[in-house]
Amino acid sequence: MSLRSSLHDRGQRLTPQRERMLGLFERLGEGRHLSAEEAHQKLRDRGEQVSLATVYRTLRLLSSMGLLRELELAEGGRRFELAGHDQRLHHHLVCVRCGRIEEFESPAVLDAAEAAAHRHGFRLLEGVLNVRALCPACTSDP
Amino acid sequence: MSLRSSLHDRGQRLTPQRERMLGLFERLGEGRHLSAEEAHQKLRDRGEQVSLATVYRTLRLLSSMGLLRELELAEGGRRFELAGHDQRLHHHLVCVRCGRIEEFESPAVLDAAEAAAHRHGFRLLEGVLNVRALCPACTSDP
DNA sequence: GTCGATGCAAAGGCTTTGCACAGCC
DNA sequence: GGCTGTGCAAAGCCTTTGCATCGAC
Repeated sequence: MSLRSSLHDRGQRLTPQRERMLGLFERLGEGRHLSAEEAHQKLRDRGEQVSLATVYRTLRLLSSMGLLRELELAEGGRRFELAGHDQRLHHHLVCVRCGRIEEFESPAVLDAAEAAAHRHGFRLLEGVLNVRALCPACTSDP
Repeated sequence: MSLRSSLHDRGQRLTPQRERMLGLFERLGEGRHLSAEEAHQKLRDRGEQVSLATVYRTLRLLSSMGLLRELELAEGGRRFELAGHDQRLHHHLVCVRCGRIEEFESPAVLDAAEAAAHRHGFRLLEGVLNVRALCPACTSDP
């Protein structure tokens, strides 16, 4: 289930740009969250040319393929992370002030959210919650 | 603790526009969530003139005063709701497909989130979580 | 009368899109 | 070689801002 075959199944092509994009996230590992602009810059830093428009297009493509996951935060724009193959459940503590994102696992949060969703007939997506908070640095800072 | 005195404490003035904005949300009650554009349109429907720029400025002002609360969702742009005086804790099930928002209360979710935040030194904000999900209608729909 | 608030229009981010060319299969 | 993908620049959305005027206090 390589990138090439995944693309092929959808009638789409493997291009250097797509490889570079996915490679970027894989190199960073699972705990990192990048905006389109940051991804573009990081590729550029490595001398890998991908236009910003293509970065946007590819982020969307890889997300729709389930290889990346989009964090739905209003603060600091959209961010993307590698969608771990093991589907390990994790949540995000998002500092609304500096944008720092810390991951945590908490079956209790998920269970509670799932129960609530079920009561209302909703179906939970992907089990990733974003919890708005202030990080230690921003808490102490005025 | 009227709007007038709250504003006065901050050295700011009570204007018809600000009264209209807060009045709009109070009339709708606590379970409603409006975008800037929607708020502008609803005022317009009542013949209450407030420019869109002022709608944006006032939404920000009332939020900073704690009278409104901003929902931090990426989908469908920013939305605002009345911040209940009783500070009753509630969370949102947000349908990522149609934008429908359902409220629910769940001390368990909050407790679990709070515990996780504490472990990481974060301070939870306002205790409102937004849970991304699919509503019943969008679940059954292809 | 003063100083903050409003309205308008212009400017600003971020993201998407149209089009011609490039390059994967 | 056909047809998808890319790059570029332009267009789009949503939101903020500069500036002259208005009006709350």
